[in-house]
Amino acid sequence: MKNEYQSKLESFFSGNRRMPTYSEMMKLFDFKSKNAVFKLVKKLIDANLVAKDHLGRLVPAKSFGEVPILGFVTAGLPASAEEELLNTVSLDDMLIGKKDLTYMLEVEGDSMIEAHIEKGDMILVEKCNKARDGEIVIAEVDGEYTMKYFKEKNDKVWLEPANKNYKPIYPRQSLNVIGKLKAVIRKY
Amino acid sequence: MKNEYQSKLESFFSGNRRMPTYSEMMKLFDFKSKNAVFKLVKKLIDANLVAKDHLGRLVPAKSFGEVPILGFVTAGLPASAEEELLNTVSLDDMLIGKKDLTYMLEVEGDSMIEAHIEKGDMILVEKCNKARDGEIVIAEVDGEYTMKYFKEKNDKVWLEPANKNYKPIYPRQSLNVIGKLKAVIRKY
DNA sequence: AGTATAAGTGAACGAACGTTCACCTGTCAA
DNA sequence: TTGACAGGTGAACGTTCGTTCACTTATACT
Repeated sequence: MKNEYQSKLESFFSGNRRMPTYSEMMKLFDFKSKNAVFKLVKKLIDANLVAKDHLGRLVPAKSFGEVPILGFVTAGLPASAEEELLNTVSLDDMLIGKKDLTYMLEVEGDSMIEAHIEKGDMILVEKCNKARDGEIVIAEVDGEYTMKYFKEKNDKVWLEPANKNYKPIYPRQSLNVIGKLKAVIRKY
Repeated sequence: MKNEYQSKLESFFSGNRRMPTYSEMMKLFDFKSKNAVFKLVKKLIDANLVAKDHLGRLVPAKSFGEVPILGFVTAGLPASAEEELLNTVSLDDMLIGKKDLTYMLEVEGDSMIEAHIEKGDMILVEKCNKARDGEIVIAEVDGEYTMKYFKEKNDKVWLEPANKNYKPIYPRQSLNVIGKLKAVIRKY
């Protein structure tokens, strides 16, 4: 499935943020004729490794920057054997809904540790100014910013940490939701 | 910093996986002359919102698909005010080292719960066949696949869960490391 | 009002692109 | 040996791209 040509195209694409022209592919694949490229591209298209625009321009296949999803981990890898009938995802598409409203923060402190969010984790936050009971939010309370569970009951609104060593925060004056937690990312 | 034009370009790029031609930008920006586009592009280049190849072809600025990093969360957002002097990352670049060797799995069970990896989390695994003491690995022991801490001492090799309800696994016959845990991703 | 400066129109042009054509290998089967 | 076919070469062609030129319209400042 994945051949030499596609790897070269992928690395060209990720390095240059665009597909190569036929002339560039001549160098890339070590051909001496553009027509050789032309015929090769036809095959790649048939194999769904690349595609063409409505304008006839070459564009990367959907799966270009994507990561295969192989299954569940305790269930084991599917025979580790051939990874064919699987899905792929682009991490960006998977994690980012409204791009303009999304940003990343690094977690400090351990107030959300029981939600399995620890110091050093990166979080993706989507800006918004309201939340529902039980969601994890970034909020500004009485002038300070913090990440907590958002709680709401009988018109009362407060924040709760996920750590029994900390106490709930009942806003004296103001509680402004800045954004919702959309994802946690931990690098090893 | 971020204007109408860049948003349109970004959405065109993420939709079409390439930059628009000048003719397409005419429609996109509602111009009636290619030269209007030409002048506009010049400005976008000066502002570093897009760039040009060594071949004179338009390519997206590096920050195109990227997410801004605003700081730490307990420290609060930097004045929420203007988000200028910050970094941005592409999630793919941030998380994926060796693309061909990376895949994704969904976590089942709670054997790594004390490492704050819970059921339903997605993990990024990079294939490799050895690991160092203390790293989290996907391994095959006596025919079964599992995610655990890899332990090694005095030429002995075994796996340890991050959950005191489970016991370490001492391989009867074989212990093959399949890959290392590179990242944990949890969606909300 | 007058005049710079910026921004848009419309037509033209050379260059480079993707495509096509004709031809030249190798390789494998009949 | 012959024929068919896939794969590569080299040259040619029409299209469309990015760019340029000359001109017009809007905005702002004196």
